[in-house]
Amino acid sequence: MAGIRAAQKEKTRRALIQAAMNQLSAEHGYASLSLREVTREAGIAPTSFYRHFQNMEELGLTLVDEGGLALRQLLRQSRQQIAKGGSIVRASVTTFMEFVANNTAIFRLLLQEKSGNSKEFRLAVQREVEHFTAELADYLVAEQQFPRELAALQADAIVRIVFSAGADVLDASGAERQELLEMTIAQVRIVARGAEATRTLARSAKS
Amino acid sequence: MAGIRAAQKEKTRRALIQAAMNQLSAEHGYASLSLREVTREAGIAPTSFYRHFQNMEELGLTLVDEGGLALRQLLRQSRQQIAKGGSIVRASVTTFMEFVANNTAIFRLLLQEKSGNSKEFRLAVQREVEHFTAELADYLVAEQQFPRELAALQADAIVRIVFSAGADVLDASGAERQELLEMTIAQVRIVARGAEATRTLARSAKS
DNA sequence: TATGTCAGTGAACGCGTGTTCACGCAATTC
DNA sequence: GAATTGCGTGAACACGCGTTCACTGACATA
Repeated sequence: MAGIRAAQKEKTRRALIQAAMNQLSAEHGYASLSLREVTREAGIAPTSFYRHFQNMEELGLTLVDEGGLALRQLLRQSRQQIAKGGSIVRASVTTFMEFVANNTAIFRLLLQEKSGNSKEFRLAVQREVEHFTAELADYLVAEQQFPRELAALQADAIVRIVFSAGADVLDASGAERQELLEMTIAQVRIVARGAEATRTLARSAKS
Repeated sequence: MAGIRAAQKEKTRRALIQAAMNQLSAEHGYASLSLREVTREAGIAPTSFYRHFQNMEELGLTLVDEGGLALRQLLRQSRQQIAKGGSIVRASVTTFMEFVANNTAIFRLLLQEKSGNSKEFRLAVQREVEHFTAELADYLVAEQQFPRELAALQADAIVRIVFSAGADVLDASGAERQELLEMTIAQVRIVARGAEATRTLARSAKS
């Protein structure tokens, strides 16, 4: 009843997930990841894989879930730090870019599967991104009193810009990353100003 | 000397390219495209492939080039729309979205290889996108008298938003596409307003 | 007309793959 | 202590793959 068996199973499961992560790189994506490779890296027999996942697809979806979770936790954390003052935009974008730089494999996975060849994967990633966008929109409504619709539009635009820039970060050198960061911050501010102008515009049209 | 031989070769080459295009779909991307599949679809022996391309990679880069070509045609088409007058933003974004809807395979290829596992591919796609951005920035400088730097920032943001929305179009139904189109138009206008506000801001800061 | 070139071919190769199966053996249950 | 459960295993399978090779036959050249 000690559950030593269940613990062993979980350990092996983690080993499989970690092995898959380790194999992901710029040259070798999830698509070209084989069951045998993963089990080899994890140090177990190929057949044992099926004790933990039905498919490579199931493993992949687990990876996507883990990636999305990590990203969201990080950003929530960064938003809390903002409450203390300082530039919201700068802090958030910087945090995001750091995440990308430090979790290359995960972000690359999300990015690739966003436009990958499995519908289920695409939906899973899209869900994560939408989750992301919704949190930002909520923030804009609550803290900056934007009307719901405009907040959604603005949040969607910002997320699109930031994720796209994040993708470019993957291939960029240190200096290029810095430049990309500054550009992205400037662009998010442009969007914010545009949303502000749009709000003012809508107000004066109403009266 | 009639070159009937060269003509035949070119014809087969085109058949290979076309065969590869045909095999590309939402479920079956370039990465999971095999030499044998392509030659089967093209109706030639697997070994004949090597008379035309050294690698699958070489074929792939050819496909990307074709995609880039199509994209540039799109730009020209877009410019013609603008010349007719009317809303520049609406016309341009609509044209782009129509392109995506009508050239699903090509756009999906560009999208996937933008974050794919071959550096050469990524660079090739990036070059095409940069061309796109530069073209838009030039327009903003010439027609709307934006300073170079702000125009570049704005163009980059717009391209990121539009390409990202284009990616979502691939999986969207007709109604969703319409909604996505309107959202994107609104977002591009927000960016334009934000850039305008930024320009004004910079001016008043100078004086 | 004789000679050379070269796109297309079919057989054959070795390789890595996903998946099946029956089995061993330790943890668990009764 | 006996019976059961279930994770991990190694052998075996059929399959599709990229690539090689020597060869054919229509076109090109001179």
